[in-house]
Amino acid sequence: MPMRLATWNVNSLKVRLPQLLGWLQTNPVQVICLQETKLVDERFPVAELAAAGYRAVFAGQPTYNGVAILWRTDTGWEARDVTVGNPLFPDEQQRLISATLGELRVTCAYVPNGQAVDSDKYRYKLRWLDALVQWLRDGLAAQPRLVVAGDYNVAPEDRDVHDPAAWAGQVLCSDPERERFRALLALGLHDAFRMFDQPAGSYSWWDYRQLGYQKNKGLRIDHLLVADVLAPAVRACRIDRAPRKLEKPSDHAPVIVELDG
DNA sequence: ATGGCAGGTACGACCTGA
Repeated sequence: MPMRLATWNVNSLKVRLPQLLGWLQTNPVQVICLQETKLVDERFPVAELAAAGYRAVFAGQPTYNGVAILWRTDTGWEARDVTVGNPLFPDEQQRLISATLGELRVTCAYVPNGQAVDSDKYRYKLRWLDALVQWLRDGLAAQPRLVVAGDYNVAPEDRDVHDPAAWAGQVLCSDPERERFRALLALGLHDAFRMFDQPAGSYSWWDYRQLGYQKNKGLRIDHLLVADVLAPAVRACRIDRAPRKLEKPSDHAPVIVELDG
């Protein structure tokens, strides 16, 4: 039976919970990774999600960041080997959580934004990505059935950018960031979205300002990377723009991958 | 060249995001 896994930067789970619950009703994915929950763990909506048929593991902090992995209760899965953060990169910012669900190892990542090339935040982003590559290399060897889902804050190629000339060298598009993304692929991970023909102008994020969505001035920065051993099972991958059209949307759209088995 | 929109914190701006 097909299995669906999604990733969505919700930009505040408190604000977006009704939209998430609505989306899960029409898109009953087995697993969804969330970023930018912006909730301390005490406020995580465990009961509301349970009522909607989902369980969750999560790692939050006040105001910023925060990640979670949700899975359908009717799968019968228990989350195993839950890991918060990267043991190779001690970090107060809650940007990474991993769990084994059924036969799948799932990592949910909220990669730092980087703010501006040559800023401290940018250097932190590159170090963070270097450490992720290093950690996933070992992780893949131990648990090859890996999916790394999240907001990478990297547009891997110019075709992932609405205006490549304007964005050239800027944060999210700079060569050092793209090199790190390619280093992830070189571990034996595949960008599920690019395993298929896709429409030109496919993006997962649009600026709230200047009618960014209406003009499709976007970037594709949310990705689902699947390991070599899983790649033959990938049936489809798409971005769902529907939630971006709602009132008070997240600036990101969910990305969904469908796997056999 | 700049700011524009949104969320959080906390009630007045400021930080961060992408």
